[in-house]
Amino acid sequence: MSLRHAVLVALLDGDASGYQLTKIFDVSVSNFWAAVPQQVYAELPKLERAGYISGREVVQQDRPNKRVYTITDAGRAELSAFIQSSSKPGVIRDGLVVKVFALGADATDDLFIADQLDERADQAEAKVKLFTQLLHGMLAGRDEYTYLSEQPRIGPYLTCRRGQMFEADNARGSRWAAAAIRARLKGEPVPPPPIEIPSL
Amino acid sequence: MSLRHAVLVALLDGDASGYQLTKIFDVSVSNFWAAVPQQVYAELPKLERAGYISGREVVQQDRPNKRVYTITDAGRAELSAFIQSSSKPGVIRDGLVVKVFALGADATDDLFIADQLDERADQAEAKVKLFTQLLHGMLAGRDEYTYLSEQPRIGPYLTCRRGQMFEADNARGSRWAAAAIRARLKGEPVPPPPIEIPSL
DNA sequence: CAGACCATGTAAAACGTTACATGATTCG
DNA sequence: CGAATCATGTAACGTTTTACATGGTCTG
Repeated sequence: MSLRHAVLVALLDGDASGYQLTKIFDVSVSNFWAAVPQQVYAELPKLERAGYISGREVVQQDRPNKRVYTITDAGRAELSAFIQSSSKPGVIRDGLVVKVFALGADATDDLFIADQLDERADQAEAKVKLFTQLLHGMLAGRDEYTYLSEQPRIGPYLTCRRGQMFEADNARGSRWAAAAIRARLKGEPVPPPPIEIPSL
Repeated sequence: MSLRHAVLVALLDGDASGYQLTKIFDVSVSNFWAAVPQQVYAELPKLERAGYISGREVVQQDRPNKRVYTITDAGRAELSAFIQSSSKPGVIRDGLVVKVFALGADATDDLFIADQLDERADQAEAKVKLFTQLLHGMLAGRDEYTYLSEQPRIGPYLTCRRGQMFEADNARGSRWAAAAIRARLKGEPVPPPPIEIPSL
C-alpha cells in the first residue's frame, strides 16, 4: 500500500492541493507510482485522519478555493518507517508486451502489433523530451556532477533521470521491434538490435 | 483486464496445467504481466466457462493428477480482438523508487535506500543471467539474426530479450545511484552516471 | 523424516478503474 | 460563448493481494 507513501513523498518538496498533487503525479510521480486523480483525492482525507498530513483552506479570488496539505512530523516518521522496511519488487503490467509475446501466431495481428509498437515509441520519445526539459530546469545551468554533489534534495532529479533513461530504452526497443516485425513479414533482413545479446 | 490475455498468450506455446502456468508466469510472463498463483488458478475456470480454453484431466501415477488446458479457436479469436484493440499505457508501481524520490530528506534514511538499491541491483543482475540463459536456450546455437529471420514464434524471445535489457539497465542504474548516495554522504566525488544526460 | 516440489484452491480485505457529477473562472 | 483549466469529489464495479487450507510425492 504505497499510494499513501507516494503522496507523502510528493509533499516533501512543498505544500500542495489535491489538484496540484494530481499534476505532480501526472508529470513526475507516475514514473514510479501510477495513480488517477480520484485515487489521489480519496487518499488525502485518509492521510489527514491518520495525522500524516494537515490541510488548510486557501481562499482565492480569481479561482475556486482549494485545500492545501502539508506533511506533518508524523507523516515524515511514517515515511521513514516505510523507507526502512524491506522493498517489495516493483510490478509491471503492460498489455502491449502481452501482445508482443503473441507475435508469430497470426501475420495480420503481427502488423497491428508493429503499429502499436511505433505508437508506443512515439509516446516514449515525447516523454524523453519532457523529462530532458525538466532535468535541465532542475540543473539550472549547473552540470550534473555539481548538482548531485551539492543539491540536498536529489530524489526528484534521480527519479526523473531514471524515467528518462527508461523511456529512451523503451523508444529504442519498441522502434527496433516494430522494424524487425515488418522486415520479417516482407522477407527482408531484420535490422540489428539496439544492444547485442551478452554471452553466457 | 488483461490477466485473461496473459494466460491465453502463455498457452500459445503449448498446453499447460495451472501449476505449469504459474511457473511460466514466474520466469517469463511476469516481465510484462505480474500475477500470483491464486490469480492464475482463479482465471482458468472463468476462461473455460467463456470457451476460450478447454481443460482435460491428466492422470499421473508418480505425482498428483492435474488439469491441462488448451487454447481454443474462440480463445485465439479473443486474443486477436485484444491485439487489434488499442493499447493502454503500461503501469509501473515500484515502492523502491518512491523511496528514491524521498532522497535528501533524512541522511539515515538515505543509507537505507542505498542498501536497498544495491539489493535491487543484485536481483536485477540475477535476472539478467537467467534471461541470458533462456535466450541462449531458445537460440540453440543459431545467432540472433538467423533466429529472428527464420523462427516463426519470435514473441517469447523478444519479450525475454526486452526483460534482459530492462533488468541490465535496472542493475546499472541502481548500482550507480547507491554509489552516488554513499559518495555524497561521505563528501566524496559522485561517480559518473551510466549514460550522459542528453542536451535539450 | 524433513523440506522441497507438485497441485489446486477459498475467502476476505484492500486496492484500482470507470463512469458520473458539479461548479467556478479564464482565455481566445 | 465554448473550451480549457481549476477544483473536488461519489458510487459502482472489477482486480489484486493476503492469509489460510489441503494433500500427495520425491530427494537427501
